[in-house]
Amino acid sequence: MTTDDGISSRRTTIYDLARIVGTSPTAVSSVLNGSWKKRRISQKLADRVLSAAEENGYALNIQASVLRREKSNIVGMIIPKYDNRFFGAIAERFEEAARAEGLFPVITCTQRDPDLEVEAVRGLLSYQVDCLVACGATNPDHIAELCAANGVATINLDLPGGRAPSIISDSYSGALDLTNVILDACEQELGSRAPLIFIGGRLDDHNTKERRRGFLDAHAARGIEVPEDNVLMPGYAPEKARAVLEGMATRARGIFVNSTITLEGVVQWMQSLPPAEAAGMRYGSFDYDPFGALLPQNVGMVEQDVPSLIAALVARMGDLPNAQIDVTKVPCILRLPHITPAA
Amino acid sequence: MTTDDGISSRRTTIYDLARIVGTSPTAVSSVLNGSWKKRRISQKLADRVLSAAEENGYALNIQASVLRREKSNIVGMIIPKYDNRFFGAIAERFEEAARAEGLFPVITCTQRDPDLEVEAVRGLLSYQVDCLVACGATNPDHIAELCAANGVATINLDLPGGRAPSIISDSYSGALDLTNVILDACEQELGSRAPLIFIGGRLDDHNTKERRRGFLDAHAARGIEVPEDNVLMPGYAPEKARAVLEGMATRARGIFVNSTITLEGVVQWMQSLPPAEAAGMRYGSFDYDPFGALLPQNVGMVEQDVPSLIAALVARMGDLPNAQIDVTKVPCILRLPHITPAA
DNA sequence: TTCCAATGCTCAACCGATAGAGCATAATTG
DNA sequence: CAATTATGCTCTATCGGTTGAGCATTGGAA
Repeated sequence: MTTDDGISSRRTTIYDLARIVGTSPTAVSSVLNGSWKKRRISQKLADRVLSAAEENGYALNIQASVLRREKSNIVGMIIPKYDNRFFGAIAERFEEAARAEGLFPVITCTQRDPDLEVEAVRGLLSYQVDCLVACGATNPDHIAELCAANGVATINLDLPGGRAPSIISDSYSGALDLTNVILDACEQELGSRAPLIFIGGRLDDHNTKERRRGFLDAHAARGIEVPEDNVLMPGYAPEKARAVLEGMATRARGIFVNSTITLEGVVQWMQSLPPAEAAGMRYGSFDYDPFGALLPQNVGMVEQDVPSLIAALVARMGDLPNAQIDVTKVPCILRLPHITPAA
Repeated sequence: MTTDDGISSRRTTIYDLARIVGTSPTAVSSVLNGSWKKRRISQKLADRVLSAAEENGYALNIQASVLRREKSNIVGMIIPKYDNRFFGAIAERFEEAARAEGLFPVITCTQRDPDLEVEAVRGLLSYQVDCLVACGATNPDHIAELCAANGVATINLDLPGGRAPSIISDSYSGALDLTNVILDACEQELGSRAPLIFIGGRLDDHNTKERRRGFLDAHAARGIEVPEDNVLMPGYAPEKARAVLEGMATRARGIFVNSTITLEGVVQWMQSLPPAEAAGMRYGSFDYDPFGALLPQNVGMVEQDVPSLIAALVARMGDLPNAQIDVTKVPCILRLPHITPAA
């Protein structure tokens, strides 16, 4: 809608269209939102309204619409980062799946900052979200309480909580498999049965705890004892990983890397070693990265199955809010290196 | 707000708080939105309202708030992907910057699909966004028109348009620098003055066009002629890049890779070569990837300066909608490989 | 012819927050 | 002590769309 002098005026509303077509706002509204048959509006009037809407570039005012309705059809998600293959994929797939369900997704990135998380949740509640997905949240239960206070159901993704259904990767099984792959490679290619090194993450992180458990159980099943200081959890930062590895007196032949972020530090460290020494090492990582997969010492990567996680999430969103509080574990995908033709 | 039987009822509103505190909805509203001093509400009442809000987990209803106000303070962004270092970083920084300005960011991912882009723009217009950022849009001008029809200002990011101010990386200069780095490395380390291969992207893509121009100009400045079939633009997909390289009869010593996605294909191809042959190659890539940076043939990567792009964007958002339609070019960052101690 | 149902539309209230106007009461000034 | 100003709050209309109720008009059945 543009005034004569070319300066754009207010947006077109159903009242404008009603005046143009010569009918009531109610009729216009019902035509535009699809309830016109139920309301016994004639096809003729509907056509006139639709073409007037088209001509005037009408766009619904969601604020007004949602304000009046009881359901908003808006689903919220908080996510720690976008700048990361895993979470980036989660965000993309979630948007896609939500749209396919006729819902409107709104995602907010929280930088793993607990205060920002709470602020973001409040923000999403302001949008009258019908349901909120707490992905990788530092304190899922606090978020669940906040939402419950507003009558909004939540689902936890990636990290579990005790006050809402959770959908997470099966870190334990993934770690067990990955550890076995690395142990096999060390034994077959290097002739070593030494315990592996586990590096990355924090013990207060549920997923790290589970992966550590899988790591230790795989060793135990082979009767290999893991010295306590083979498990290094200095956080995820590459520099920390590198520093820890450089400070180690005994060097293992095989390394279990707990994330691709940590892997950067591991690879930097390996590249600083004499090539002969580096050649005698193997690693696997919990998280997939296409370049990390191409490095010669890589023997396998565990990739979280994002499409399945989202599928499970959407299935769960269907029967909220009277859902059970339980944990759904989605298997990971083990990606072995491409066999490249030897020179 | 919870009823006696534990089933959550409607969300808490200012009317609930007004009843609880024993005051008017107006007073509650003004306390919560910060206009209470202007409205001469006492500190005492303000405190009581705030603690009641806290206790009852009050969350503003943005729909109602925005409906009434003239400005929404919501800023929208459409972005092709999250699952990508560059766009992921853009999304993260944009959210951060918007929040710092007291604005509420809403980002939607469009998968580079023109129809989804339009749908997403309509969705954001429904939210009454004050301004919309079209990042990497396939058709920025169409989006600008759609928004203009609703009186919403737009800014283009990453890819320029003709109907709104644009903020983009200086692809030409970045490509010029990168080409020089690769040419230098080939000359100094391999003794080769052969023209490089340019791989990745599409010629209808503005950035690819600019990078190709920088690539060619750097050669021209050294008097090196580039055969036409040294410039390969089969899109970005790794498989395509690999296939094109495998099909090449003449092999160059140096490669200009037009994105990290393409780089995957290039690296796969290099790893399929006999090691001696691979050792005689050098590449640089337009886009940064930490693992790509660690590969031995890498001589440099150009990283787009996301913080500066966002800073320019925010600065521009300040004086909308009466802004000039022009193009701001932000310099890229050239990242040379870490010098690792030789064995 | 009379009654009833179907058809096609309009009216008015409402969702929750906000802004302008207004109205007491208290404090200050002449 | 009256007049003015400051203080502290409330009332009411409003944003745009939705919903239940309601009201003519027409067509067909009894």
